[in-house]
Amino acid sequence: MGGGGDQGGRESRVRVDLTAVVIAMRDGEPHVLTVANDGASGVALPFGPLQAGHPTLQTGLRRWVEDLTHRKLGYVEQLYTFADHAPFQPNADHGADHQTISIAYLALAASPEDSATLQGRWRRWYGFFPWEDRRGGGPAARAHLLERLFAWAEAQRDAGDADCVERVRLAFGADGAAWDEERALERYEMLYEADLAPEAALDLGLEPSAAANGMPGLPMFADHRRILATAISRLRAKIKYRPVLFELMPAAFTLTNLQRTAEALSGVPLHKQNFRRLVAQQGLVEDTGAMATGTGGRPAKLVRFRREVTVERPAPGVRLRATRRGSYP
Amino acid sequence: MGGGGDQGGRESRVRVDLTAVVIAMRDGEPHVLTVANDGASGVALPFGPLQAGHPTLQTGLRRWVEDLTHRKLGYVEQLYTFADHAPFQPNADHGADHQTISIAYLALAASPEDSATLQGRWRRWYGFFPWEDRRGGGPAARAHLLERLFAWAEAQRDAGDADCVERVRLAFGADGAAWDEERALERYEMLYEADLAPEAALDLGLEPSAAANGMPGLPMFADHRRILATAISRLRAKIKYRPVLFELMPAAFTLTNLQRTAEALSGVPLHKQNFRRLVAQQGLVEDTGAMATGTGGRPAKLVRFRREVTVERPAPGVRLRATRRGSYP
DNA sequence: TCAAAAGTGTTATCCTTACACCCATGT
DNA sequence: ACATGGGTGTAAGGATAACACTTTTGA
Repeated sequence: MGGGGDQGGRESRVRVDLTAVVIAMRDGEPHVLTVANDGASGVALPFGPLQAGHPTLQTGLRRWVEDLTHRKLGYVEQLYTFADHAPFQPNADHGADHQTISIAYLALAASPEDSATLQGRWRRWYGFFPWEDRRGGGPAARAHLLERLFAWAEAQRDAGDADCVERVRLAFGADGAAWDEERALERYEMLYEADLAPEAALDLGLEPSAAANGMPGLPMFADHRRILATAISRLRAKIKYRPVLFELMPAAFTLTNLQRTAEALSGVPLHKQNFRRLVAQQGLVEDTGAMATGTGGRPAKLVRFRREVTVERPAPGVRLRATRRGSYP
Repeated sequence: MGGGGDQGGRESRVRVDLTAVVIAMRDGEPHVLTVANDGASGVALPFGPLQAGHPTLQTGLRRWVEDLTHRKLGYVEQLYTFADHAPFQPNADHGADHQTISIAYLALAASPEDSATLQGRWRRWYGFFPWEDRRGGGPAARAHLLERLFAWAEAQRDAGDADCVERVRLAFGADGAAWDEERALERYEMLYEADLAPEAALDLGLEPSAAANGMPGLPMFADHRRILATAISRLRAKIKYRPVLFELMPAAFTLTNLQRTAEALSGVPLHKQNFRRLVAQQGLVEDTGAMATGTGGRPAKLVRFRREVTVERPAPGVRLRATRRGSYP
């Protein structure tokens, strides 16, 4: 065989891993499934060597994660295939002729109520990316982060990268620039570049405790935080044009529930009336007849997802748009 | 190590291939780089075993393809990672314990004027997907294709898949439904399911000559046509929100050139005035001062891409919208 | 002089955004 | 009564889609 030739180099052993980003809502917050890891950097995403015996990668991953979580997965999508995280990663398992490739998948699960039989642990995703949550307002810690980032960017500019300061400004919505919630991956990569992610410091050979000092967000094993950032970016983009949001909802929910979920995932506050109109207009939900019992005010209608829209409409999603002025009224 | 456990099965040898979809414009038509293949099904995309020795997959692929084409690549993006194409693929190289994984990349190259030193051959991409070109109008062959597709879909419906006919209608824009040029992959997969792609017939063990009889579009080696369909879908989506179109243009071009390129890639005719306004409004191009010499009518201004927009704007692209009424005036 | 392509001005329509307001329930 | 959250109507603004029209060259 051999149609195209080589990529210039000698052949080598390749290890192929599957890595899963499993997302579910708990208490109105997005959570990600993590597992304990023997290595130094505690928290990891579920991962393991690729196994044969499944017709496709996707079905293999689905079965594996369903075994892990003991619940049906609603939605599975391939995220990205990562090779070595960085050229200078001195990990023992990543020797010169033993490259590791990880094929990462995003999976959405319905809200887990009991985590009794679960292997692993659900963790709030904003624990890993506190700067990605722009609902609350509190720009206290954010100011500190931006200060350090701009210090790095100015050093880069002086070292020849003219646009670096501007790129930081745009990516982080600083100084009048608009915040784009979909650029979560870009932001993480900038922080990594600026040595503001402990993983980067670890890769450079520093001690974990020293490295994590003052760094924003919990670190993860290897490049798992980058994979999670990829998942967040993808999911935030996807809910706008595909009805994946409903894979994270219970069978019946109120419109406010739905809005809170969309807000929690995208990390920005949404405009109530417009959100409702868009959902109604697109025919994404239908009444169940039941009402939500006392949540503090007037009882809300319980609605359910209209499965038919998956066939009907070409690209139905929750087109969310952040309100310009601050957070909740 | 070992965080997540296995996916249930025994370990096996895995072969990892890189596959490249290299796109360039020639004579106003999008072309893809192909190589001759020793196997039965002639045409293939450039592919080869993954080699170690590059810091990232992306840089490795870039260097490899640049060697192959003898020109600089403008844009490289990972497309998807494919495992076995179908469960019933009886290919000799795909034994039970020798799975092949191919990581596919999309690359854009500037227009090649001389193909002298080239290893491989440029082929018009609509040769592989004639139904994806909706510029010309001529719905003659399309009607025949739709007829066969609907016959299959109705059989599926009778076999229990209730929505199948409706899915075909929506995917192919038949019977009043809107044509969505981005759904090229979905369309190819439907044709494959319906045994209207020769590859599907080959997988089932039929003879190539018999299989290709009356099938639309040139077949390709293994699942390469699926990979190309993935690339087309991705590229058609991308040009709307990222300025990748300009990677395929020469240094100076006219606005009509640009529009013809956008139309050729997306396969639909565009509205001239609105296209121009959008390009101008977003500041994507600037005058060079020179004029295009006689192309049959009034000479057009030559413009060039404003590289600055890559930094300036968060998501600049050519938002194209098909005109409702037919093709060119 | 005519065909062909470049380039401009203007209007109707839709979608988005935001405002203000009313409804129903628990305390 | 009033606080809290659910739910609706409507006007201002901007972006889009389409129209008709003028300009400049080559044959």
